[in-house]
Amino acid sequence: MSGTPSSTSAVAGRAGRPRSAAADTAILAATRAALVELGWSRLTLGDVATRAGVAKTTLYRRWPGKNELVVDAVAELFDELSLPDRGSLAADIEGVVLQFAAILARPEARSGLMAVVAESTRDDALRERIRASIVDRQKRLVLEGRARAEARGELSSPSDPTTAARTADLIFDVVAGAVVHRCLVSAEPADGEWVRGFTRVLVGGLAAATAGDDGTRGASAG
Amino acid sequence: MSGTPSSTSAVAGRAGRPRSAAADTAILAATRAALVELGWSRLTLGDVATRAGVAKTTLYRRWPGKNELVVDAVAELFDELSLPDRGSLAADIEGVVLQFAAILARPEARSGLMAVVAESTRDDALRERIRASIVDRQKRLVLEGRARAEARGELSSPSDPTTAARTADLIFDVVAGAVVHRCLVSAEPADGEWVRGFTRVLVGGLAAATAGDDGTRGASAG
Amino acid sequence: MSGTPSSTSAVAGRAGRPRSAAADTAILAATRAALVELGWSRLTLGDVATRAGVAKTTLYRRWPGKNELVVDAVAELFDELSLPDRGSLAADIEGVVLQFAAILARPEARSGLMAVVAESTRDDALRERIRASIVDRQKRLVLEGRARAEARGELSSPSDPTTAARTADLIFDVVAGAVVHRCLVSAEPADGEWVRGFTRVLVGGLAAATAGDDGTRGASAG
Amino acid sequence: MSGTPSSTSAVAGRAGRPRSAAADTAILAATRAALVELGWSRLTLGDVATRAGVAKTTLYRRWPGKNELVVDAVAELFDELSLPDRGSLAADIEGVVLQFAAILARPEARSGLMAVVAESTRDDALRERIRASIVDRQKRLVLEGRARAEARGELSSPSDPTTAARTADLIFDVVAGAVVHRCLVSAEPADGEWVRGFTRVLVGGLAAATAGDDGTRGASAG
DNA sequence: TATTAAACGAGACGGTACGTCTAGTCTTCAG
DNA sequence: CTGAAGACTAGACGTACCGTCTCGTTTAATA
Repeated sequence: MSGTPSSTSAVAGRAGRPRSAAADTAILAATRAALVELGWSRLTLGDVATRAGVAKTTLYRRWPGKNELVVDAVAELFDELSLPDRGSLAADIEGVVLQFAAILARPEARSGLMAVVAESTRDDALRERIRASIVDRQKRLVLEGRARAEARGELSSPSDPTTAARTADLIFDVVAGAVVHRCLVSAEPADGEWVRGFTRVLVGGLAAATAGDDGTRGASAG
Repeated sequence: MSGTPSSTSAVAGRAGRPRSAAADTAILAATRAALVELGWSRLTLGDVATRAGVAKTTLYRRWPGKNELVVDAVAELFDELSLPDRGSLAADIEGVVLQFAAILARPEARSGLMAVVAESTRDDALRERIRASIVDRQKRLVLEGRARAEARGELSSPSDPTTAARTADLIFDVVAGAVVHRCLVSAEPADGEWVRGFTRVLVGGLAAATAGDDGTRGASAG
Repeated sequence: MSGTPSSTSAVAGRAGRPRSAAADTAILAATRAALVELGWSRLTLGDVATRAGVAKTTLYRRWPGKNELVVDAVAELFDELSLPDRGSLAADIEGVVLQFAAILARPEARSGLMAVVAESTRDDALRERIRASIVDRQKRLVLEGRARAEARGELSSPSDPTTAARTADLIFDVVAGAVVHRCLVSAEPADGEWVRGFTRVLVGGLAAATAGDDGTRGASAG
Repeated sequence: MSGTPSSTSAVAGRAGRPRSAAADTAILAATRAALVELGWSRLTLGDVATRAGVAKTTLYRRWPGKNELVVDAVAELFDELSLPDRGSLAADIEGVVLQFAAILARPEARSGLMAVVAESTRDDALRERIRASIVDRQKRLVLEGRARAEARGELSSPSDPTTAARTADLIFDVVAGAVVHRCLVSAEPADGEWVRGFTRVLVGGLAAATAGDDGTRGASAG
């Protein structure tokens, strides 16, 4: 689970009172509740501990600080993303984009996600935690979607694995980046109309790029 | 100028000592220096004031808080973006995306930009300030690029103004979002190779979407 | 007048706009009003200036600081003390003590007086200002009272001037000190009963001390 | 002890870390040191905390503000007053007055005492604190001195308790007031000569007043 | 009458201290 | 040893005044 805080002394724990498993759950839930009410910058660990009915020491024993706690609290939100088969690549993309936008409409995600990304620009360990808990975890959706499109014959198999990986990363950057920008920066709703327009550009671009895999870039745009 | 902090009583200012213009410049420069050294979360206004050789009150007289100050300090960074004519739409896009990526590689932009976006999710006034100082300000690049592409005959003129505006917003979301996600979340370099791949998808997608302007979505992606 | 603030450049002033005499009056009145409302420690010179309808610079041009301003504002209060002839030394003392107590019951005196005395323990110039504006100024009451008592035959003339001066100082310390302590420290009313008791001790003590002027101290107390 | 700052939650405190007893001592000593160096008005709680090697929060947890802290710091100084038996009422009084004057010669007492008295004119709680910690605490000296004088036959027992209490208060006002006025306002030394003169007046006055207890006031002064 | 020099209001300036808040650690007692 | 409670050090917060300064504007005595 993405929310597992720290394995230190929790695994081998032989002697003494064992750690309360309920505390973890309560703390993460309290963190999300505090994010909703206060946002990231006014969220304090003392307040989270109080909401969770837990002492501050208990919290600090499990998470090194506010950033890591918020990453874990937010990561759980993205685990509910899924990719139901809607019959076509475009429809699949539209579906997952709408789900993603729905999560980003929730205040606990809005507040927390960008803040930890901002913090991660100066904290490599935090960036790794975000990548492991959120980004890489959801990249499965891209891979699954492509596999499904290939099975349908909508896309041809990539010529080599390196290109395939690069393309998957690119798609993820485009999809996640565009949706986040639409929702948080432009602050406009990522509604059906916008999602259709976006998907049309993306799917069209992928087809064009895949077709021009030989390097004659730009030709398809003429 | 994007850095003009507050117009209150500074314009009509007849009576009393006028505000020092040098202070504004020094404060914004000090803010960027502090962002480089400390990042957003460890940046303090007291420290910025000290660096700028200015009293804290002088700073608070001009900006209501850390967020607004950082927005203004970062906004100036993006004013150096330009769109030199490189001969084709794809080349123009690649050029501006590389410039954008270069700015996002600078620590004062990395630290500050995402943090204020995060804060803006709970502060409408701040979001408006970001939009006015950064987002809308740079949207000129999209409009200019499209006009140039139309002049070259690479793109057809949009059928109606509303569609044109929607498309421009979409392009901005995709470009800005993807580059930001690549640089800050994926934390991979937006180098020439990545930019070429991204541009191929975008230009191809635009062509396909423009072609299918009649609403038969997905057709061009089949 | 005790409230004349500073003679610097006000006397010889040939050229230039002369200082407003109304400002002095307004400032001292505003100071007393602020003492009543806020007390010494919360009184600020900016507020006094505002109340007086005067700029801060105007105030600082006349007084070096809060302490000196308050001394002058309070000193005026004590100028209303007088020593009407009530027929006997005891009655005269009772009269002036009651007047003194009445002034100390007014909040502008209570707040200001002890505060500047406290400050004067670390500021010799301030102590001199207090002595000149308040203490020595009111010592006239002691001298006048003794002269009257001698005229009545209640007290014998002092054997030599030095002893006379010492006794006058002692009386002033005892009277002023006791009344201040009663009113401000004990915070009990210096009403008729208390004043009668105090006067009886003082007059009795003076008679005994004068009688035993030969140095056989303690004899009269046996 | 007079220096006990706040009993809140410190007594019953079962749970949680107990308050450091050493901190109290260090803070009061640091306060006196700061009074000596800086005086009351330039004393800051931040500086006191630094001197005491303690965080500001620790200080504010124990005392509500500067006034209360100074009262407690000064109160300890007066606990060293004592009334050794010198054989006669006059000698006893001279002894304690000299001790009192010696304390008032110390800068930590000079600065602090009058300042808190000044503040107490606008703060009833502070006045009560002063009365409890300093005034009433030292009134024992008056009572003890009178008892001793009665035992010696120097004074007759008071006719009723109310009169006795009133007289004790009056003596305290006269003694404390006169010495304070001599030391702080007149700023002259309360040396042996002054003390002898003062004592002669006081003892003589007491004898006269006690003799005329029947109400024929003023008779003894004629 | 015109000049001139100081006083005036307004308010920005560099500072200092305020009293509060939060971070993250430490110390006690209870289970 | 875990956990609740809460005191601890450290330091930033945003505000309030300090006393100084820099403006543009009176205002009287001088020339």
